[in-house]
Amino acid sequence: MSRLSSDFLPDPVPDPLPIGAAARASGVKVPTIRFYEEIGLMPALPRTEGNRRLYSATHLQRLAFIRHARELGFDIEAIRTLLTLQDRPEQSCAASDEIASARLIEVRSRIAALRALEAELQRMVDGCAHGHVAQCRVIETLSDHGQCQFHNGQGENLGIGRNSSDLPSFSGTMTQRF
Amino acid sequence: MSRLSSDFLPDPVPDPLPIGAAARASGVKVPTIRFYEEIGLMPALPRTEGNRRLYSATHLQRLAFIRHARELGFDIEAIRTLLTLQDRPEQSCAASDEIASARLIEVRSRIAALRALEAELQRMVDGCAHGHVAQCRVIETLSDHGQCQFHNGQGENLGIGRNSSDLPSFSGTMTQRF
DNA sequence: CTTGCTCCTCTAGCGACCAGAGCATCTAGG
DNA sequence: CCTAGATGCTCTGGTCGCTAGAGGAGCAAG
Repeated sequence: MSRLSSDFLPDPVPDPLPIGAAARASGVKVPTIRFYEEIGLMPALPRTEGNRRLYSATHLQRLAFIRHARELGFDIEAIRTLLTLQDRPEQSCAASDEIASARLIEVRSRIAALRALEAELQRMVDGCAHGHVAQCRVIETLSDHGQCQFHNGQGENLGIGRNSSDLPSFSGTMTQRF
Repeated sequence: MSRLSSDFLPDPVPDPLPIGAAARASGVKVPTIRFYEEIGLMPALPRTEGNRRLYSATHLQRLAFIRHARELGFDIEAIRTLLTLQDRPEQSCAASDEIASARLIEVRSRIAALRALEAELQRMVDGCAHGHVAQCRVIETLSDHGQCQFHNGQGENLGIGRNSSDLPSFSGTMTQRF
C-alpha cells in the first residue's frame, strides 16, 4: 500500500494533497511552504512512503491563515503567536487583539511617513523644468543638505526600521522591487 | 608628515575628516559609509599614511546626497544613476525626472495598499469583543479563507514585491522592524 | 609607555523568501 | 513492463541594505 489512507478502510481524511497542489490551493508557493515548515510555522508533515509531504484540509487552512496574516503584514513571530492562540480557543483574545492593534498603529505611521515622502517627491517632480541637470529640481533637492520635511534633525529616529516591508509577496512572477 | 595637506603650504582643502567625523557630519553611519564605498557609490577614498580614509567636503556632500535619496526610498541602483547624472550637469534631466516620477508612483500605490490594509485591520480590531479566542474577530478573519479586500483572487499580482522597503533606516538604535 | 579611543579588514547575520543543482519518485501512455 | 516528463526531495547560495562583532593596528593625551 502506497498511500497513507488504506484502500479498504473508508478514507478518514478527504485526500491529502502533495505540495504542488497544496500550493495551488492555498496560494502559497512551494518553496515558501517548505520554508514555513522549516521555521516551524507549519508542523512536520506526514509523508508518503516515497518521502513526499501530504497536506490535509487542516494544513491547507493553516496555510491560508498564514498567507492572510502575511498579506496583512504581520511578521513571522506575530503569526506564530496568532497560530498558537488559534489552537487554544478558550483563551482570552487580548493577545491577538494587541498584535492586530500594534500592526494597525504601524500601518498608520507608515502611511503618514509615506505621505510626507509623496509630498516631497511631488515637489521635486513638479519643480523639474525638463531642462538639463544643472537646473534640475530633482538633483538639486537631493544635493541640498538643508532641511526637508522628514530629516529635520540629523535623522535621529523616524520610527522607521530597515527591514520593514509592509506588504509581502504572493505575487509570483514579480521579482524586482515593488 | 602624517597628514595629506602639508603643514607649511596653505590648505587647499579645508581639512578632510576621518570616517567617524564624516559619519557625524553626514548622518550616515560608519559601517554604512564603508559599505557605500564597497559597492561603488562612494569613490575609493584618499588615505592617510596609516591607511585611514579621509573625507573632503565634496565627499560629505556626496554622502548627504545619498542619504537624502535613501530617505526618499530610492534604491541603490537609482542613486547610482542619480549620482552620475549629478556629475554631468549639462545633460538632460529627463532621466532623473523619470526616476523620481517612478518612485512617486511606487509611493502612491504603496499608500493605497496600506490604506486597504488599515481598513481591514481596523475592522478586525473593532470587531474584537475582547472575549476569548473562539469568538475573536481577529483570529476569525485570518482563518476565513473567503475573500477580503485585497486578495480577492488567489493573490495573483498586487504589484507588491517582496523586497520593497519604503523607508530606510538612519535610525541608529532601532533594529527591530519598523 | 600606557591607556583608551578610533580605525582597519573580514566574516557572518537579519527577514522572508527565491533560484537552481542534482537526484529520487510518481504517473500516464505505449 | 518500460519510459518520458512532471513533480518531488535536499542542499547551497543569492536577494537588499545594511548591522554586528572579532581581531588587530594606529593615534593622541597623560
